[in-house]
Amino acid sequence: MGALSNAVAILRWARGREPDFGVSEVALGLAMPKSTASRLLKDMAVQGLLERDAATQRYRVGMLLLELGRQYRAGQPLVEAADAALIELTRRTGFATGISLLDGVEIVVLRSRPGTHPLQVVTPPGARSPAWANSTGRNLLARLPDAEIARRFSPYPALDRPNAPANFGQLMERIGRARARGFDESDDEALPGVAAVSVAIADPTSGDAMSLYVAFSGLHVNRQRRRELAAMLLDVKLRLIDRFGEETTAEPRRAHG
Amino acid sequence: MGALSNAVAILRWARGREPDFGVSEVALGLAMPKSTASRLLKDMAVQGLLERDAATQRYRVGMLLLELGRQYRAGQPLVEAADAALIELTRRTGFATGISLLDGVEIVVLRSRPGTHPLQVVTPPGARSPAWANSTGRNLLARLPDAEIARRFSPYPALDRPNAPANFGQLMERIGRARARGFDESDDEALPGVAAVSVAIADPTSGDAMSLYVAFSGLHVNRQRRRELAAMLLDVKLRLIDRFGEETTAEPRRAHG
DNA sequence: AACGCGGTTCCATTTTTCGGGACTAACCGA
DNA sequence: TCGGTTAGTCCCGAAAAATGGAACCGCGTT
Repeated sequence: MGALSNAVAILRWARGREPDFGVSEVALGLAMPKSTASRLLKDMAVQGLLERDAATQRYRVGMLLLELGRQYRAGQPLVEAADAALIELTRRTGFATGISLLDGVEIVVLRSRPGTHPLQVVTPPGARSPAWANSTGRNLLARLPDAEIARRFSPYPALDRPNAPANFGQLMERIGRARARGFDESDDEALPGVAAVSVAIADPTSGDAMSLYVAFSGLHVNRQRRRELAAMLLDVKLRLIDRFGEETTAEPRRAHG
Repeated sequence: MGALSNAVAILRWARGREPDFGVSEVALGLAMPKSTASRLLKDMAVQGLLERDAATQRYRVGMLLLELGRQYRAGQPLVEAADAALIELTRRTGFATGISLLDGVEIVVLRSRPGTHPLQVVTPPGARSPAWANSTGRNLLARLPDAEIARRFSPYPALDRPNAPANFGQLMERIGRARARGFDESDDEALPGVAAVSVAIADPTSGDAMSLYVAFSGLHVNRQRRRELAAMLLDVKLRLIDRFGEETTAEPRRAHG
């Protein structure tokens, strides 16, 4: 307990839910006395973590969090350089590009921009997606030792998308291909109709890995063009490695001893 | 005091500063005992508000905040519709577009995307900028009663940018023009070399105002083209009003009594 | 007018938080 | 190798804040 942990519990609960919520909803959702929820939500709003719609009396995430969210990994040289290269790639090709990170068995979008070709879905920074049903995610998983991958995927999560790997064997097969080729592609997996190619790269000092992707409509981009895009991404990666150094071992956490 | 308000104080302090920070830095910056800072930072990291670089032992904003930041005003129909219209505008014209909000005498970017024309600066969501030195900001200020504007701008903030209004009189003159024309433009004001046109629109139910902008290089876009862009923005606004209704009175906060 | 619903306030009790100071680890220059 | 400095952690009694059950409020409904 403690006010801080309760506040964070509220934030976590709110994440991914409907964008606004009331006192009772929170109290019910977190099995918390109404009085506690009321007081805490009010405090959080006073502090700026939340704001309150004057009309509906409902709470929503506050502007402070928008500002802080933007700071996440901002200023890391590799991130900024990669992002700049991807913006340039979008300019040249017209396709949507972005950077995403691995978190458990999901990926989180760090940076993104829409392309000029019509692509229905815009995946904004902060959005989550299943890592196993995503070229981006598999690329990041590919950097982990097999044992670690196995650990994360037991049990194997259910996801009703025909093109996504449906079991651990299929996933490892896709990961194997990604390891062999240095990039991965996906088509109509987690996001219907959306296809992507991506490469993974890691900061040699911190070891943090990220995946750079190009996304497009699966219907309008042929095999040949996808290969070209993969080549461009690999080129971006090479130039980044040239500038920032390569990361050899794929240790996500510090090596001990 | 209380853990929550201290935690938020740390977040506010961190906002806009260097992306990572240590215990002593925070303790010094917030005049807080080292022990409190140490304990609190650790707690915040455990909760996920912050994360800690294993190598440098320094703290930085956590992924949770990235995810929450994205939720800010997400799902509000007017915001999403406006953003979609602006993405389309970027597709058609190649210029950077975005949405920003007024906060005191500053604006905060809510949504943005780079254009395909080279424009040096990308102003990402969450970024702040002086409202008075910005077409976007003046448009939003223009919606307030003059008395409220006067209150916010006494004293008039210093800003060393030649093209920005240098005193309250100049600001009101620019705001007057914005009110008359229904849009505003800026060129080489807060952001060197960057020019923009923008229109303001408000949600008729909540009264929240936002400004839609198109940004471009001041050197490469002539007067005529700027007028065309302004017309396009006004058209977007009209279509949004058509769909969501107009907001007549410009009351940002609740009217009392 | 009674009821349900969402929200707030009160206040005694319990639980955290607070923070000075001692402590440890790493680093640096002599 | 030593002393000094800097960064961060830990301990623990005192003090302050969080908690939550119950009463209460206002509103729209039955």
